[in-house]
Amino acid sequence: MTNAKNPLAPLLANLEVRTPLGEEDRQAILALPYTLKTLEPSTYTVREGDPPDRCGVLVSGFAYRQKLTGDGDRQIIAIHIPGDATDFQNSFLEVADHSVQMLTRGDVAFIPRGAIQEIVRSRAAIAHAILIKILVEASIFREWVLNVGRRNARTRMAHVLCEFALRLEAEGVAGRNGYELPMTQEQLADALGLTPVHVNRVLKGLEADGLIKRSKRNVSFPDWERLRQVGDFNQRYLHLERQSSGQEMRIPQR
Amino acid sequence: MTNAKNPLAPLLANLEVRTPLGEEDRQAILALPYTLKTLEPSTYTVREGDPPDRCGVLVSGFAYRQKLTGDGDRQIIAIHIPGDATDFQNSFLEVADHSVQMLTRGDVAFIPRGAIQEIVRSRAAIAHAILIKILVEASIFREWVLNVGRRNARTRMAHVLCEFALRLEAEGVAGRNGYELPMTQEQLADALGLTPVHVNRVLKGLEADGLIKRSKRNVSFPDWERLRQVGDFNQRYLHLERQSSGQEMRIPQR
DNA sequence: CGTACGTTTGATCTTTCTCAATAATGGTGG
DNA sequence: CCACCATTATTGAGAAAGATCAAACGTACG
Repeated sequence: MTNAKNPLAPLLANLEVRTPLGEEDRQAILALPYTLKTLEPSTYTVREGDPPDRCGVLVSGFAYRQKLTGDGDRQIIAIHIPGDATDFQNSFLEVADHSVQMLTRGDVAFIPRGAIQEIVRSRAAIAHAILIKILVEASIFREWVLNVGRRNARTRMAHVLCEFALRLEAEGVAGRNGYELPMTQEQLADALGLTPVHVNRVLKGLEADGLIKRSKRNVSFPDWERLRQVGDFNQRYLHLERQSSGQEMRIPQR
Repeated sequence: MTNAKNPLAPLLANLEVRTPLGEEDRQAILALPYTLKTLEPSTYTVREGDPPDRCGVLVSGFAYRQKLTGDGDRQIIAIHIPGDATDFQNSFLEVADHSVQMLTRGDVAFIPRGAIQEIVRSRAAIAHAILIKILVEASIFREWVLNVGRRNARTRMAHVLCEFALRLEAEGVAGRNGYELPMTQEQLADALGLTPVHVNRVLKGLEADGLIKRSKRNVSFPDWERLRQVGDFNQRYLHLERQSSGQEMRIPQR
């Protein structure tokens, strides 16, 4: 594998979590043009209102999507982990409707918008893989609407902790034992629609009940199953099973 | 226009709001196979957990997406208006991660999953139009996360009232003067992450302040601009401007 | 004209927010 | 390595938005 160091390898791995690709398609992805940049925390990848001309791919590090209310209150809409592309939407829409910022320091490969459009046009399997990625992201948004709209603070928190665990696991970065969570309690609050003070209390509560352990930014889960229950977490919305290529017949159900 | 009565005409109009199509593509859409059914309120179009095999198109009537918590609390994730397709996601994912139900009585044209996949494969412009639709829907989900996560009850309510107005207007069904809102206060509550009681109070508050007028299910807006402000509403996320085809060069910005 | 569903209202309770202060922690320059 | 500064985390006390409970009131329609 001469590709081990290709900065786009994480993107390829990311897409192949759900939609395995053929060798030609894999090479096509790894051959995409890009500009690599190391970005500091809170640097913008996309800014709301900008006409987007490129798509960022997280080679390393974490990022988040956010929107602001008129009063300046922030809501974090999604967290992105290494391998995620942050701007597929922006490769097809005319204006960014929200911003993406780095959560940690990290390397981002910027692929020109035109190159994304071109590969989608010329390679059906890749178009399909990207579409699936977009649809799964939308599914996560839906779950977040539910999470923020209908669950209490403790459940909400447990739920996102579970979500991150499974997403990191799928990416092979970490797992449901625990991981390094690179978010401040304030950021967590903005992701959950809570205040930092309350996030702190909820975290302490979960810890007191033996559902999580914390040291610095590291969280671990002594009893995954119980956490899953407390978080009302069902992984279906992550669509982690392999998706059919869309070319093949579905097996008739009975 | 011999197509005036084609049940798929609303779908075509819906897609062409953002992505005008050529004559061949238009005919291809109108020629899609479908089964037409009249559904009563609360009938399911898709059910969470089902392996989806078709895509519903609202010919007339309204529908909503919903998810439930483990406790049975409901969150409405989106409202769909005539012309909307309710299941593009399901044409590409293996399992429905949420349910769609009729809000009102209405006619739904069910298009087989395979036909959607086929038209997307064979007609680039249609694939593009559907992709844009999917992306705009995702954008609306993001706005809802913000709405439910960071805005107070009154602002939340005003915001969705504005959103519906503009979406109905784009579809040519109604406008920002007012419209028939076919939702009970309980459904509104489930869409906003509130209780029905509080929704009632918020509505009365908005009415008392002259921001809305109500009679039965009809709402009208005596002062759109003020409602817009109260609702912290900025239509950018609806992406109502025409989208470029993705084939053409973007005009350089300055 | 009675039943079911939706709306409205009042009274009270809870979760979460706000405000304010104190304690850790991490990184920096010397 | 140490003192210092800026974040971030933690804690307490009081306030508020919205939830809950309970009941009455409308209205559509069979």
